[in-house]
Amino acid sequence: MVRPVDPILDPLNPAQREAVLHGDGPLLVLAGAGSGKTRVIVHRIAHLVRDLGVMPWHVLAVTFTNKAAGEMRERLEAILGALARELWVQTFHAFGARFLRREAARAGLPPAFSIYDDADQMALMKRLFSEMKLEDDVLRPRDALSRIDRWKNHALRPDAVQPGEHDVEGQLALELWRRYEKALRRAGAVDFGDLLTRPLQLLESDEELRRRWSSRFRHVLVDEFQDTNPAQYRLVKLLAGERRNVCVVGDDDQAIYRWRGADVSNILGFDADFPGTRVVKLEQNYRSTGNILDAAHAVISRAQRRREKRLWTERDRGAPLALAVAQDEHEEAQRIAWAVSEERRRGTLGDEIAVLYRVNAQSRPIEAALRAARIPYVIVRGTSFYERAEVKDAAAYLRLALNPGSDLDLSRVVNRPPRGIGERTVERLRAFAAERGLSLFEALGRRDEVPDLKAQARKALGAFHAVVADLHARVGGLDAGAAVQEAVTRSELILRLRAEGTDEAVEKAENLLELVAAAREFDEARAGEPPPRDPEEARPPPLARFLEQIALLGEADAPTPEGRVALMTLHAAKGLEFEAVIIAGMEQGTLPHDPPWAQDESPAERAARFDEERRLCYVGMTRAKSRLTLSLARRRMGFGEAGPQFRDTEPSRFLAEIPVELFGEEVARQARARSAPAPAPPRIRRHPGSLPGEPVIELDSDDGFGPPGRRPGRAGGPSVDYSYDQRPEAARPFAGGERVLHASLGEGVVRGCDGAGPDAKVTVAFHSAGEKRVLARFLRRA
DNA sequence: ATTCAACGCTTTTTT
DNA sequence: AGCGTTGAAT
Repeated sequence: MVRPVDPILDPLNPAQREAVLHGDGPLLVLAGAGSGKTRVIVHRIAHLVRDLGVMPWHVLAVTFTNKAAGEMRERLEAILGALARELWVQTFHAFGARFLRREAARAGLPPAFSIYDDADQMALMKRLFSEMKLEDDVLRPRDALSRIDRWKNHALRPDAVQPGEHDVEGQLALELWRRYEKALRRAGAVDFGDLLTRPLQLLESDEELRRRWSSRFRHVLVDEFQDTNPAQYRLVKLLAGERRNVCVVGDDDQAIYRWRGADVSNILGFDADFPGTRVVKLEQNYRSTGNILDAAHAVISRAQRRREKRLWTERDRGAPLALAVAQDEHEEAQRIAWAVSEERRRGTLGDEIAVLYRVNAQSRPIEAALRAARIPYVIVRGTSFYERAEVKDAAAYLRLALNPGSDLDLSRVVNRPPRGIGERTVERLRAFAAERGLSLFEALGRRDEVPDLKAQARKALGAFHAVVADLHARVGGLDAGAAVQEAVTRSELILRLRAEGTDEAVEKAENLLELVAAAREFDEARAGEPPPRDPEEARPPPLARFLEQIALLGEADAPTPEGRVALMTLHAAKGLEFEAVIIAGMEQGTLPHDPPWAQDESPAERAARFDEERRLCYVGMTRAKSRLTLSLARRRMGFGEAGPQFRDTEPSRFLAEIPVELFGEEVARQARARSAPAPAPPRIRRHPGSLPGEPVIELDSDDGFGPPGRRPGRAGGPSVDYSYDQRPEAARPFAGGERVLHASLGEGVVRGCDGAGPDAKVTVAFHSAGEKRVLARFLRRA
């Protein structure tokens, strides 16, 4: 009998199928790493639309990242075709922006409101500091912003915040928040947090609105649910409404954004908050070998608060994990470079290899070593095209054109390009504006009334005013491409950069042209869209939507250039997978990260943070499909009281938790030979915060960040001897004629060798550097 | 007004 | 070690 192939249901395993076929009512999918999480969401949506007749515009799927949203949309389009375009698939923030554009009037916002990114926020906060003549003795602008951010994550408003009587910092932050909000309102702008909190507040306070929006979505699906903050959670709850058709997918073991306001309780307590929730666990892993999964499980299973689950795979055990121990970060970098070239030698493509680290600063020596070994790499980083100064200048002109009241944008570009308007002049203008309660733009219009201005300054201000007023008058009706073109021309940004003539300036000018091209592309994409069916919807100018896209969309979509090894932080690696993964800095203090400024946290706070470091390690390990290398340096440059200094390191606790056998026979044999006392089995104890029925493993009672064994009576210790040198080179001496690789000197041929082991002196004829004597430990067979 | 140099200061993760 | 900010010089 031939059964027809169903592309939606056939490729699913039983658990996935259960999640996809689940009908109405709340659904919690606990999706372990590599278990087909996205597949479940995509196929569930496809099933709803194709088989259950749900209209695509009645489905809302929110993700955390643009990349995830894009991938989801793509896969849906492959299954559903044109129907997929009617679905609401986007990030939380993009949804918030879309909501606010539609409800701009109710939100008290101009239809073309701007979105301030964190650089804008910082600039605004610094402005407020200087206006209030604040030193940063009580609070730095950064601290104020992080408090405001925290408040917004919890969907609070200034009136709801009550700092203690003696909480000077809190009081000041609150006062700054009030002024900050006022400044935003005046500029016709919202910040990142507002994109969540303002829709939420509107929905909570306006019943009609709530009814309209919650009835609009028959099904709400949330990806990476463990990363939601309280505001997002409430928003989801409201949008799901009484229908409660909410499907959340996530993995509490991969919750790594607590510091950004994400609350694991959202996923841990979801079924308690939504009675009748069906819980589906996806535990079959399609990514990694057995060894990698076992190692990862050894690390994650010791987390304090988690929902029990264990990944399994049909793949075989695979290669043992590799361990690389270096003297310092430079040697570590060299070894990583070797490991990478070894990988490439066995045929692994560059872009199937990733080097992961906890903090960006770790990338520096690794980059140097890769460069020396001529291994092409990319740093997958946050700094995007849109963060470049010249692009931000152009964006500021554009936002100013839409909202001339944005003092922040005006201050940014008033003298860019230089047109003879100095700090003093701006200060006078500002004072005048403050006195009359005007925006800077309005003050500009009445520049003749501003006292103490030199004629030259007045003239320059007049010219600038004309530029902005002109852009303001014309830009609203233009397409985004034409508007951007107009702005970079009229402001003379491009002209002046070209006139400068330096390579740097020319590149900047080219970037601006690229911005124009991006805007044109945006217009073209928009031309293909159907007009909104909502006649009452406010129609913001295309430019506003283009700027919104700039603000919301980093360069996250930029695919890793082909063939290049990816270097990135552990955070950035979430959601990705690679054939081979190397995690650098497996040391106490680095992973788990324990920065000096976190020393005076409460024990509870430290415990929560340690757990998150553990999950971060787990996320990193589970990125690997076939080979996982863990690397550490026994000495590392750190920052002390008096600048940089060397510090001895302890191997990471997480490393010690991985069973030695997983590192292969050789390491296990050595460990046994050393006859280290067997580690004490972890004590099983119920943690006060754990949910009923969940066994919780408690480690020894120190907080996990310090060196192991510092408490009396702690048995065991690291079960792997970290002095063990895994490189086979250590054993076999180099012979004449062998081709070798040196991290900084490149390739060469061995001429002679004195002694054996890592300290042997080897004479090498390098292709580029000539004949040199180097220590064997710095060489690798090519 | 603009530019350049020295100083001091901070170091995490980012939709 | 690098960065941004501040201060002085042109």
